[in-house]
Order: sequence, then C-alpha cells, then structure tokens
Amino acid sequence: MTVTNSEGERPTGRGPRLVYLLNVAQRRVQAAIQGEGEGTTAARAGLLMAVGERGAAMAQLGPMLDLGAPALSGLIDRCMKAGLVERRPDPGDGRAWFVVLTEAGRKARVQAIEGARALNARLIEGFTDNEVEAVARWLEAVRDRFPREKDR
Amino acid sequence: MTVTNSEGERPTGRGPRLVYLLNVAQRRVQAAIQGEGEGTTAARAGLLMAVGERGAAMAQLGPMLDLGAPALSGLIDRCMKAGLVERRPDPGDGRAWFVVLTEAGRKARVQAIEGARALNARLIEGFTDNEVEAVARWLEAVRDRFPREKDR
DNA sequence: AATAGATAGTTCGTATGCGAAGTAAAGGGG
DNA sequence: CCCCTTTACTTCGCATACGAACTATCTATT
Repeated sequence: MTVTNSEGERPTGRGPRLVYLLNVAQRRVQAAIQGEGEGTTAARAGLLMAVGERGAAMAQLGPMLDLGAPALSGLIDRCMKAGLVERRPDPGDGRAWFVVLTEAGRKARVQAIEGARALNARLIEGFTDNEVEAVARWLEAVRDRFPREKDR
Repeated sequence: MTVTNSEGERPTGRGPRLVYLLNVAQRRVQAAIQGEGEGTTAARAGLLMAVGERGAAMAQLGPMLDLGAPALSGLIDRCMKAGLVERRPDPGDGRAWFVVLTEAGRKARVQAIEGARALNARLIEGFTDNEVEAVARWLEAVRDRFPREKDR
C-alpha cells in the first residue's frame, strides 16, 4: 500500500503534495533509466542524444540539457572516461570545445533513443492526450516560473 | 525564448519530452526552495515537516520521504550538523532511533511549512483543479509504475 | 539457550547538479 | 597595440541520492 501519512504529518502538510511527488517521480524515472542498459544513466543518455551524430558545441549542450557549465563539464568527463564521447578543440575559438561521439557512443545513443521511446510510451500509458498535454504544460510552466539565476 | 532544438536533436527525439521536462522542473523547484530561506533546502524542509513536533522514528521517515536508509542517514547527519534535529535512542529497540527537532528545528519547520504553502500556490497558479488533479495523478502513476527495487 | 534470519542504521564509493572562484581566450574601446 | 570586460570552461566544495557491504540488534526456530 502507498504511504499516505494519515496522521497529518505529510511532507507538505496538505494537498496534492506536488513538490514531493515531483521529486519522487523524477527519481523513479531516473532509476528506471539506470536499470535499462548497463552503463546507461539518464544524464548520459541525454548527453548522447543531445550531442547527436554530428557532434555539438559544449556551449550548445548546456541550454539543450538545461545544465550549468560545471555539471556539463563533469558529465562529459564521466562520459569520456566511459569511452562514449571525445572532446575536440574548436579551431575557430580557443575557448570552445566540440563534443563528438565515439563508436561506442554511437551505439549507446541508438539504445538510448530506443529506451527513451519505450519509456515515454510507458509514461503516457493510461492517460489521454489532453491529460498528457496538461502535464507537459504544467512541467513547462514550472520550468518557466522558476528560471535559473543566470537567465533571470 | 525557450530552447526548442529545432534541428531534431532534442533530448528525447520527439514528443513532449516528459522525461526531460520532469527532470528540469524538479531541479528548478528544488533550487527555488533553496533560494527561499538561508540554510533551507528541499530535502531538509521535507525532513523537518516529516519529523513533526513530536518527532518520528527513522524507520517511519524513510517511507514518508521516499528515501533509502543511506540517504536518510546522511540527511539527518547534515541536519544535525546544522543544529536542526537530534537523534534519540529508542528505549525499546537497540537498533532504532528517533529523530526530534531542536528549538532551531522547530522554527525552521514553521518556515518550511509556510514556504511549502506559498510554493504550492505558485505551482498550481493558472491551472484548473482538474488539471492539477491530472498532474498529481500522473506523478503518482509514475511513482507507482517504477517502484523501488526493494518494494518490487 | 543456541543459531539462523530478518531488521535498523551506518559507511563507502559513485553519479548528479549547484554556486563560487579561477583560467584562458575573444572582443571592444582608447 | 594595450587594457578591460565578456565568454567558455574547469576546478572545488557541498548537497543529494543510490546500491553494495557492514554492524548491531531483535526474532523465530529448533
């Protein structure tokens, strides 16, 4: 049975506990992605998909994945260590770097896309298009109502 | 303008990108809570609220907050270091511990509840009850469709 | 009572992400 | 051409959470 905290000591005190549910749902999805492939993680899958077959500039990847520079830098480090991507200097800008997939990264990317498709299907199962649309709209509203410091 | 990745290299490849949005929204809310009070963080506020005025057993807190034992242990450590809570041995069970609020913890809890109320209001603003209900139902479905390993 | 098994927490290593601060290259006056 | 600001990343310390493995205690079974 689900934990309902019937004694009135719920995390938020009342209501649908959206903050709590949002947190839990996100962690469960993250864990589900981990469980899929071997070395796959949600963050790495996202990077692989964002990088794409043709590679991408780091400066582009941050906004794409909604990651700050330090998080992106570390993620790329770990993906490099895992042999999924490589850094290439930007010949036109000494500060900038491209990220390109390795052969293993290309294979992992295909799997990641496949996994994302399956996961998405499982996430919308049992909900009407209207409901899914409302959920997506709500998530986007949350994102837009709480912008990152830098973007504000 | 929002990043739309118009070249077809979106994180999920197509669709509403629910996984991505869920992740972003959760991080934004978390950051928003951080920004509220001084030492406040989402996890700590959750703990303070779950512990409650009368304190709670660690074994209860895990399910309440949907945290595993290691995460809860560390969270309590940090909250102890911050002077918000204390551990008390369970007289009836040498393995078990109670967590109780300190005076500072009680004050922080009141603020946390206040912040949670305000945050919740901001989260549902502009959405109908039906939409909010659909969102909550979806988040719960996600949670229930991807149970923790242990609970499965 | 002795022992096997379950339960409650802790510790450790890893992944993820953030903000603050540092480094290096690019750009824009003067 | 030099200096100052901006931009692109990196590094560092911290918070959060997970799984694996460990310790200590309790429970049930024999």
